[in-house]
Amino acid sequence: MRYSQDHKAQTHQRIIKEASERFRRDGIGATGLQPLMKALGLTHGGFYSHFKSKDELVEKALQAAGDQVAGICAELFAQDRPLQAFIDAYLSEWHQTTPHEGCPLLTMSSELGMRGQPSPTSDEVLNARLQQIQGTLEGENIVDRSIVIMSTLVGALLLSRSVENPEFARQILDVTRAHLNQSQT
Amino acid sequence: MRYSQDHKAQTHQRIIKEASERFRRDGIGATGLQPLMKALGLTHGGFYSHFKSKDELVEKALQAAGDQVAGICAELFAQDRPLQAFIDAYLSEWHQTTPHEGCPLLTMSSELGMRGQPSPTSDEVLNARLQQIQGTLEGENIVDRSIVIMSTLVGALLLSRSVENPEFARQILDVTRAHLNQSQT
DNA sequence: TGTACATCAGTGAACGCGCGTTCACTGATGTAC
DNA sequence: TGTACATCAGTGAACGCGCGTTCACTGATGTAC
Repeated sequence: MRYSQDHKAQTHQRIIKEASERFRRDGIGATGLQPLMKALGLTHGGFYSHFKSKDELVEKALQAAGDQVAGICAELFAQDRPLQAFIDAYLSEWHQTTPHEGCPLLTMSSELGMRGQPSPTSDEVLNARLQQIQGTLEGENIVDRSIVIMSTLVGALLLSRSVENPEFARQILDVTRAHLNQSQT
Repeated sequence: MRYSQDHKAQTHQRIIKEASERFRRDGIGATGLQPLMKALGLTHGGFYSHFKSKDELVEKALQAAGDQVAGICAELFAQDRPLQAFIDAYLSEWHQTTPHEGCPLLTMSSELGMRGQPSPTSDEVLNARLQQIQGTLEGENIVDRSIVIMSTLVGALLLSRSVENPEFARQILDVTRAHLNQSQT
C-alpha cells in the first residue's frame, strides 16, 4: 500500500532513531534488523526500501547519534560554567545507565574500530566535543588539554560501565569528576 | 582416541589462549567456536569435553588475559621509572595495534558490561592495575589519582583505536602520554 | 469532477549461512588381571 | 610380562535458531486524462 507523501521520510527517521539507540545499548553486531523493524510495527522485508544494507543504516545511525549528542552538548556548553556542566553530565549516573541516549564514541565508534571499519563520523563526533571543550579553555596547549580531558571522560565512563561492583562504578565517576572539575580553574 | 596424560590439559590451555586473543581482537560475540577450534586443528564437537558452555570459556579467557597482562605489567613496574614505563607501554603504538595481546578492559570487560553480564574478574583486573599504580605514587589521594590515571589511559587507547585518521590516533596517544608523564613528578 | 492507471512503501515467505549445542561414535591409551 | 577391557579426548553429522538479504506480491495513494 502506498502512503501519504512524507510518510516514508517519517518511517526512515524512525528506523534510524531506533537503530541508533539499539546500536548504542546492545551493540551493532548484537542488534538484528528483524527485531528492530518489528519494534517499529513493521516487517523486516521493508527495510531495504529505506537502506541498501545494514552497514548504510549503521553509518546513518552513527550520524544521528552524533547529532543528538551534539544538541545535548550545545545546551550544556551554553550554561554558566560550560566545562563543568559538560563534565558533570558526561560522568553522571544517568549517562552511565543510559548508553542508548549517550555518547556513541564508547559504543558504536569503538565497535566499528574493532571491526576494522572505522567511520570518519567518529572523528567528526570526537572533534566536535574537543572544539566545544577548547572553547572553554584559556592559556596554552588548549588542544592537547582538550584531548586529555576527553580521554579521561571516555575512560572513566567505560570503566564504570564495565565494572561489576556498583559502588566501584560510582567511585570511578565521582573521583574522576572531582579531579577534572578542580584541575580546570 | 585417548591421548597421553597431560594432553588434555595442554589442549585446554591452547583453547583458552586462542580464545582470549580472539575475544580481545574481534570481540566475544563475533568469535565463533567453530573457527576457533578449527584454528587449533580440532573439530568443534570436542569443545564440550573441555567447557560446559561458551560463557564458561569467556570467563576463563578473561582470567587468562588478566594473568597475561599482569605478567607484562609486573615487568614494567619493576623498571627504574615504573609508572612512566607503564604509561609508555599502555599508550604505545604496539598496544594500539595489538589488542589481542593487550588490556582486556576495553575489549572483553567492556563487551561483558554492555551485555549486562559484568564479571568480577573485570574488577580484579582493574584493581590489580590500580594497586600497581598506587605503589608508584607519593603524597595524598593516591587511590583517587590512580583511578584518574587509569581512566585517562583507557580512554586515550579506546579513542585512538576508534578514530579513522591514523595521525589523529597517534596524536591522542602522544598528547595523553606527555600529559601523564609530566603531571607525575 | 470522475475514472483508469502507475507508483512504490510495506508484506511475508524464502534464501543460504554461521551460530551454540547435542550426540552416537571412534580408537589409542591407561589400567586390571 | 602379556592380554583383555574400560576410559574418554576428539570426531563429524545433525539440531533449532536468528542473521542479512531477496523477491514476488499487495493495495492505498498520487497522477493523467
